[in-house]
Amino acid sequence: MDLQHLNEQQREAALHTEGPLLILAGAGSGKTQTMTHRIAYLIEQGVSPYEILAVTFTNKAAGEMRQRVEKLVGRCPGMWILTFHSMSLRILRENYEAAGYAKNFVVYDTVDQKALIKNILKEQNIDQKLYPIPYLLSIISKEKEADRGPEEYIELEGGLQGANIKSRTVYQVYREYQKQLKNNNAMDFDDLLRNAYHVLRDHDEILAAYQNRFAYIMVDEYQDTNHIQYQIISLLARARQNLCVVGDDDQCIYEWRGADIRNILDFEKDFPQAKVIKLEQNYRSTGNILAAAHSVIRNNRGRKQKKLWTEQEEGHKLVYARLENDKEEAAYVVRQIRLLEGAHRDYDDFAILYRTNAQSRLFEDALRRAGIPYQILSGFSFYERKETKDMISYMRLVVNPQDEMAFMRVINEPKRGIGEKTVDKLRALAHVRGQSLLALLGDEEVLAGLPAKAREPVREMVQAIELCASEAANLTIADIYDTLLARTGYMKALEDQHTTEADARVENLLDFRSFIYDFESEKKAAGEEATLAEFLEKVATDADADKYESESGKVTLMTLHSAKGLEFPVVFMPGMEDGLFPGHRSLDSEDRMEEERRLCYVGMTRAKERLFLTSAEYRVLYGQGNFTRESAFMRELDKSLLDANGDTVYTPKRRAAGSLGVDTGSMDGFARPAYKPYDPLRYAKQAVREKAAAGAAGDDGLEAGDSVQHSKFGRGLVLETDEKTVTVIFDSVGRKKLARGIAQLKKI
DNA sequence: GCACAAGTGCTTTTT
DNA sequence: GCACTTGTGC
Repeated sequence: MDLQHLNEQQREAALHTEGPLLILAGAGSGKTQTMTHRIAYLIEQGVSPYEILAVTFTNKAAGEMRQRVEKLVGRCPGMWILTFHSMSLRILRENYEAAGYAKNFVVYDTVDQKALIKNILKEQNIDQKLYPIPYLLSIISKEKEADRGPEEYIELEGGLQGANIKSRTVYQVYREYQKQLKNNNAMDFDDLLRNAYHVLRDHDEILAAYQNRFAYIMVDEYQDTNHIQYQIISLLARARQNLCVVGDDDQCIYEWRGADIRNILDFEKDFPQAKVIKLEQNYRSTGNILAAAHSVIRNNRGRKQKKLWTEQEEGHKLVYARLENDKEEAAYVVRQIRLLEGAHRDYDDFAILYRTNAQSRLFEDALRRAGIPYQILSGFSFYERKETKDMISYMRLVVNPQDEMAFMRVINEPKRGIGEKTVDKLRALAHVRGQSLLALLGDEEVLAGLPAKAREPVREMVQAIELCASEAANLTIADIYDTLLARTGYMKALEDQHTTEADARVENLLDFRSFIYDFESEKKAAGEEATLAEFLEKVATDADADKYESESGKVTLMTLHSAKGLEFPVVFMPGMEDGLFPGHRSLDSEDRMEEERRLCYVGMTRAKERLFLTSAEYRVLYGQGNFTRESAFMRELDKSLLDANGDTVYTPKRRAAGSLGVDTGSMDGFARPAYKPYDPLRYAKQAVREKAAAGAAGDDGLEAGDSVQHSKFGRGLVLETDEKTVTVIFDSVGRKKLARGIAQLKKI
């Protein structure tokens, strides 16, 4: 392994393979480079990839790391490079019995969690005003992160007798919540970690097997681990002590969701023989940018002493501009982008990093007006869109009929005339009979008890799901999706609306189909079978599927949080105002101020060459205009690093004459992205329509002797047919009996 | 059961 | 200012 181009500390870290190791890696210090080389070095030393476990926080980081390692040493299919959650999921899939779950358990996301709590509050007659759902969920999540179940919780609150009414209610909800999750054969994200931890902790033979396997363990972004994640890692690493954790306490920005900065601060206490290596040379930013970032972060008390340095020159000074109002601020940023773009920069060199998503709008408007292409990263992925979630629920029911949340989500979507009352009745009956809701509605008697107009649509929906379940082995995921979309009436209901909104949803659903199709194609290309269960797993644990890919030729807009790990030549940080950044809820707490300060540090250190900070004297927030005060971080920042020209308020008039230049207008007529005449979704639309038609007609005109093409099995010959089925002998898999109307069979 | 009107309350975001 | 939730009348 060629470690020559690593610096001394990086090399030391890569070579230190035995025993616990803490790498304190400052921003831009070549952390990933060091980690990937370390893994590659291990493999070169004869360690099997199979014995290596590397844990990251996002799927994206995991994917990137694997890619870079494999570039160095070739493909390593047996190596586990994954997120904490997917690792836990994998352990649980391999040991679901030890966890006390049935095989096809599903993962509930936040939306499901909320729905479940809502049901419980209703069932138990608890007032949502007194016990808001987010409040309950945050307690439950915190308890689980601390590895406390409902019993441990109430114990700590003084026991059932001693606890106050509030804690008793929380206990009641928590207990019921866990019970219902279990009944639905479902886990939430916290359960994933906690159950995996328990399986390892309580089953020596299982733990020993993983300990035995993973001779070398690495954890990235260690500063963002929570208690349970720490416990899992401790268990796995206990036997061999070959644990390498990498992180930067200055970049811990997720305390609000359970990250425990003490894990990194106390690593040396937990592992007394630990070696500590600091990576302090920064390869990203100019001297001025680093100095400015440091002048802010040094105000934090609880941090490990380290200071980044660079061999790069000082570079430009930072620019700070205080504008008249928020609109002017956006205009100013756009003007700067134009000016710099005129000086040989591409639009993808620029990033606008703000504190809250709500700030993006003004920038979008200004950029659009200027004809500057941009891409925006909102936290909203297409998995979270209503229509996508609905379809995922249908697919989940195909895999796990016990999934009550999924069922309740779609039983009346599209509208089938099933209301709240009916759902309550059905649930009660299902619980009494110990049946799933789906099985219950397969019962003709139950069906007859429904309101007349609901009967047929519900029957068809149940049939569609059951058909997909029984035929799952013969269908591609896209087939199943199309079938559900067509046979549940979901697509039709949207298409019949003829509103722009409904049309957009249809587009999204077809988009989602392309996504499914891509997933299958990729799997197939890798020579693997793609199952619906696997796909749902991906969907559940991979929330950032459509997140940042640096798109060429576009300015990037995103929150400071999402920017972590990225870098840009030119960074704008607008909204440097008290109450916005730091946020108003942080102003009265020193801990929260420190986290905001770290966020500021993260933002500033994204910049390679130029950094612009701006604020507005007057800003409209929550529909209310207010005069603002400059951010505490601006007050902390070393003023000598600021460009003197920037420290002014630019009114429109002064701007025209000012040193920052005039709008030239030369960028007008900039080509906006044209509408593509080609519709990439054309084929998808057609496929759904065909399935709907097949469902309606029930006859595909196939006869014995016909040659056919199947979407999953390829070419085949029809042996016999009857009303409901077609028996085909395929070149690839031999004889198959397929359901008529849903199997994608084309006569050739 | 459903459509529409009024009311609320608000960072950040991964899995 | 807006999106999402809850309440009201048909």
